[in-house]
Amino acid sequence: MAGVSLATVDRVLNARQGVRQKTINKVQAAISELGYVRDTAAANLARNRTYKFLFVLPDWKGQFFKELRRSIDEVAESARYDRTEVETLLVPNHDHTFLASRVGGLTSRDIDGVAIMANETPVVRDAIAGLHARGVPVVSLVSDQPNSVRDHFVGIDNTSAGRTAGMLMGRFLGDRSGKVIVAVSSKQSRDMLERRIGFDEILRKHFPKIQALPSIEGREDPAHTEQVLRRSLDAYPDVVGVYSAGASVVGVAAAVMGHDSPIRPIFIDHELSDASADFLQRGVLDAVITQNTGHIARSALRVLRARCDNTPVIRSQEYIRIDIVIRENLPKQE
Amino acid sequence: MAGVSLATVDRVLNARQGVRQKTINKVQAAISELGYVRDTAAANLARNRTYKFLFVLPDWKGQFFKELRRSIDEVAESARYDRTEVETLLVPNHDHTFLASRVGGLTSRDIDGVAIMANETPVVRDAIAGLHARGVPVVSLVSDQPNSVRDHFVGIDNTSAGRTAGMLMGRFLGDRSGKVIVAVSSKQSRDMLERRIGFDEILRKHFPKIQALPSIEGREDPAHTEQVLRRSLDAYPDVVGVYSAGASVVGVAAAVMGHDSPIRPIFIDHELSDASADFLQRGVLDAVITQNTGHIARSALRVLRARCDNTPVIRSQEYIRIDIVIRENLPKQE
DNA sequence: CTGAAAGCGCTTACAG
DNA sequence: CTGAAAGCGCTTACAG
Repeated sequence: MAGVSLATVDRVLNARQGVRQKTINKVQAAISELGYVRDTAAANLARNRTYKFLFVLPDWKGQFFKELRRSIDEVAESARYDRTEVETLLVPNHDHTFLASRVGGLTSRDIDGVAIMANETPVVRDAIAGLHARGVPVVSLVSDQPNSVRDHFVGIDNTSAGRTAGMLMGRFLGDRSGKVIVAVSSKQSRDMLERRIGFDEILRKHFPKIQALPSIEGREDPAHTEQVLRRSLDAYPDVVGVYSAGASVVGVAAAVMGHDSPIRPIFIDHELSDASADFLQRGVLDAVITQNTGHIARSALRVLRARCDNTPVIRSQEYIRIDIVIRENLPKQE
Repeated sequence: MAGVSLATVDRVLNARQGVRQKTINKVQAAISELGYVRDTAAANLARNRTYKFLFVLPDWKGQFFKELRRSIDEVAESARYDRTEVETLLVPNHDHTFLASRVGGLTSRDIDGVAIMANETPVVRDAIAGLHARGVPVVSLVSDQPNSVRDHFVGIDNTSAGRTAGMLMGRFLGDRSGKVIVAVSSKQSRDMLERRIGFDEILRKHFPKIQALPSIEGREDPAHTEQVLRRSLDAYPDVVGVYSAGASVVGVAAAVMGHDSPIRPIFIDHELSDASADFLQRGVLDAVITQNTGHIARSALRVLRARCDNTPVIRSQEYIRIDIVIRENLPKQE
């Protein structure tokens, strides 16, 4: 229709150099007249393009990580049918040197994109900067790296998540007043800090009769978590609520169930898992604030892919929602 | 590797007739040894296969439908790059004869799959049966057609959604007792009935001090909804809550805001929209139970596609969650 | 029961 | 600056 060869159409489509403006115009006129849309599958086939992405995750044993890794494995499996290979690298607990040595040196010849979940440290930031400098797209996963040059963050706004927890805590307590125990895995973690900030903000503003206690650390260890929680429950007789912003749900639940009090405290947790679903069912846990791991894994892949292909990202599709789960809206089938 | 031609490999891959068992074995041995996965994109290209799907929706003007239609349009747009064409047919308000005449006669030569959203009636059921008989996959959307031969339902369990609303209503009311107004668009609608059943069940079981009034009908008309709601609010001085299981949020909110009462009633609504998000922001509305229209549209397409290709559906990916939205976890960007 | 050849819509050297 | 031809991984008639 434009009176040119396929090769020239290809040049125009891909905005390659060396085509006369007049020819470009002819081709583009034909394109819009025909309503032509290029078949990306055929294009990828001809290019013989394959994608290779790396997911870097901490080597944690929590339930949420099991879920996240399962979702990533699922995504990796279905990606195989789409000319893309997904590898996962588990970083030994907080060993950022390991991360830097294994990831920091990758170039665009080794890998087409990296998704990183790690606490924000200078070492991680440098690794991301290195990847970026060598043209490798990087997305941060679950925990943001706001001060790095990552291309995109796949996860929730933890301050809002904390606010959500605070509002539910306040409303579920109704007229009751007293203290709320706040448990985190580590006080260093940015995610925990942000959740805590949001939580406190809502209590201060809307529920001044409720007092949140200083955070206690569970150190990602169920037994230790249970122990420090028991101690806290014993120390304050007027505890009316427990907010676990990331501590082991099994440990916290054990302490709550083992504690003898006239009215069970309202218990709110983060990250839905088999364990927390069970506690919701049994009425030990009142609400879970969570994020969908399947959505996170798929979104990370779509964003990395879009960066490689230089195609736009649909923002609304990649927005990760803050999910509220109570017993009544617990997902039925899994 | 198997010592056969491409054509024979193709026969084995697609389980076509006329290959000796011995040859099949050789090919399959090679496949598993090589870890071969077929490139579906190349296969579709060679087949020159395109897909044509039809979305049938009621011609309603509610905010939720605007959202749903926007999501379907988005999906249709991105489907164009994937050799699939998506058309939308709007059925004039409850005109099931129109639906039957336009959809009932389609065959697998006309269309590769149909997604239907409609109230459950014999006419609709017959149309679905006809499509099914002629080999056209059908999914029901948002409103289920449990007594039809639809292949799949894309949407939430409305009884659980009603239970979720009931639990939030009860908990948000704390110790307050009194009456709750329940507003629906129509008492005929199965979705509304199911929500009501779930809502009542939870109140009866956990909050006996709260009494839900008989449903009032808003007829999908904001002005009429506001009017009947005002009447109800005036009639019962001890109203402590309003549950809108599908009535116009604008109408209900207008009545609630216009009513003079010492304590504002707890107001819970279904289906997030720009309007309900605004009411949440302003503190008029306390919670919205909703379902993600983007997920619904994409899921419908994936399921129809899987039916055509005879590939399995990943259940967990297609599960539509019952979302709870309060002011604090309202999606930020759109 | 099996294979050779053409073709799906694109891209990539290469030639001019 | 432009085009002819080969090729990406598969499927589809057709021939034997």
